[in-house]
Amino acid sequence: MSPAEAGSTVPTSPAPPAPSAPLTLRERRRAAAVQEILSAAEEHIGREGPHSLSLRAVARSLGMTVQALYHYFPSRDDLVTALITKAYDDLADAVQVAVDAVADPGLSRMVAAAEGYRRWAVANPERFQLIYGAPLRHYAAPTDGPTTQAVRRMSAIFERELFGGLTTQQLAAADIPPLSPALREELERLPPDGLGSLPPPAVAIILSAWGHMHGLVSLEVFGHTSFVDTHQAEIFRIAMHTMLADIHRRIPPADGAARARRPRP
Amino acid sequence: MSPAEAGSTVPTSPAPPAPSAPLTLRERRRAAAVQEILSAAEEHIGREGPHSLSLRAVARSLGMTVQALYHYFPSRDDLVTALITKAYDDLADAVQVAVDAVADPGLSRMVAAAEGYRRWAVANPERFQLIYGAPLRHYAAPTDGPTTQAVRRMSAIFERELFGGLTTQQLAAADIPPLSPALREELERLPPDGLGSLPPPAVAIILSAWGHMHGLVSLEVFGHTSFVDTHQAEIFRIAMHTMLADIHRRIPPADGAARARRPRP
DNA sequence: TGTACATCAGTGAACGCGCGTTCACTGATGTAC
DNA sequence: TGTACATCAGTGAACGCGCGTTCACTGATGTAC
Repeated sequence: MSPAEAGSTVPTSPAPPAPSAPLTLRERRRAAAVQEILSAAEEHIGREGPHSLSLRAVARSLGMTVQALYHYFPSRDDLVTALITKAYDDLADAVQVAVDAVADPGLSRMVAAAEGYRRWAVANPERFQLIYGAPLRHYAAPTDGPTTQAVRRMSAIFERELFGGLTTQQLAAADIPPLSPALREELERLPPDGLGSLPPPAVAIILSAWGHMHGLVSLEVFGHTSFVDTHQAEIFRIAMHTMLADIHRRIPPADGAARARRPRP
Repeated sequence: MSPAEAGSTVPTSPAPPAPSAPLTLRERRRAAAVQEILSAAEEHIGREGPHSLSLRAVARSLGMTVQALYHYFPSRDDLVTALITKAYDDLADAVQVAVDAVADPGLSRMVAAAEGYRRWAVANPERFQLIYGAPLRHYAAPTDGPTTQAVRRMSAIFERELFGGLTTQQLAAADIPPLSPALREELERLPPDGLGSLPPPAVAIILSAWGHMHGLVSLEVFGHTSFVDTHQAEIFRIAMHTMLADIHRRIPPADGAARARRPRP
């Protein structure tokens, strides 16, 4: 778990008077209670799957009555939103940690990021389902919620590790089928903190890579590749290495003589 | 819908006396009722999502009482199983139809298959979620169910379109990172009607390709790529074309002078 | 062709369950003076 | 330091709802003789 996690996802109803002031005893207890509720909910999801989540079950496992939960979350939907937000955050944390853990410069940080993604998903299959599976019954996700932020955080990591060291010119000249003018235009209109700072071909490539990584993990987590059993990590690693090499082969060397940072085995 | 569909997924409790004998009036009515129930259930899933499926809701939309459904399905689980089986079948049908529709030999049948997969998923997002999303609450999937069959049918299509015309030697020599002995052994032990007839590197490649295709479709169906909005079909097509070319580039030409069937633009 | 009987589709009534949410309350914790 | 008051965490009781499943039944359809 991330050190920054406590409090970051806490939906305290009225914001504390001074944001940076030290928390009072009551506030600390409240925050602890919120964490306890989230943990119990995650545990329940881990046992019964995301679609069995209910306030009553969470309350039961905490040894309290349901009504008490309403002091912390105005409704079930708000609890679900907090859980989804936290799952996105934890996943992004896991990816970041995996990237940071690469000491050997001969190893690919991009593959490490993908493996971090997979490892979190496999370790937390039900929470992965919570964010990437079918939406929960009756749950209406808040539009433009805080989840967007975690998603962007993660896509920024992948953008950096996949394209770091390459110039815009190189990326724009990537050897992929031509994009239609309408698509180019749409991709250029993306927000800069999304993928908008990349030239359109690079956006297409990163979406494709994201799909590739995500698809392999999804199939595994949802049990569709159980026939390869214990070797899914190896298949995943090979696929990601191959993907990375194929992507970099399609990106031309930088102008001039010197090549930019190239894919590593 | 496939012509072979009527009856193929019908879970009539006692099998009709002679399998190929013409159906009696009663049997035809029964089969029609089963189809009506499945349709109503699919419609309900389409409106409310797979996780809201309930016998009572289906009965309500048919204008009958719940209890009547128990004449056709012994329990909710059996209805769900029939729906999942039918979804797999319909998806496999859609892929097959898409492949068969390719008249121009200059077009890639593999890309057409992938586009058929995507198109069905986008047209039936909730049914796609039913088979590839989180399992339904309290639903215990039958082990070794008839779904396995449809999955194999589909993987056979992809196997044919991806590797058709290539020799075992070529596939075995595919240029991908070396597989561990344990993995090779496991892949060689797969059943022949699964992917067992392929050399291990080819199995790794097809799993990777499946993940790639499936991941892009999943992300779209579950709403995670809504920011590229209306152009997902184009991004998908480009990704699949690129994937196909990259795969074929890694497979060496056949022994002797003549090259086997090569990727088509 | 007629009749007795079996099969089947469907209903009415009821079961026990878990759910989210609301209301009025109690007692403990913290704050202002 | 003491006291009056506000805030807060939690409970008891209850609401209306939808769910899967069972039971005993009725009337229609089909079959055997």
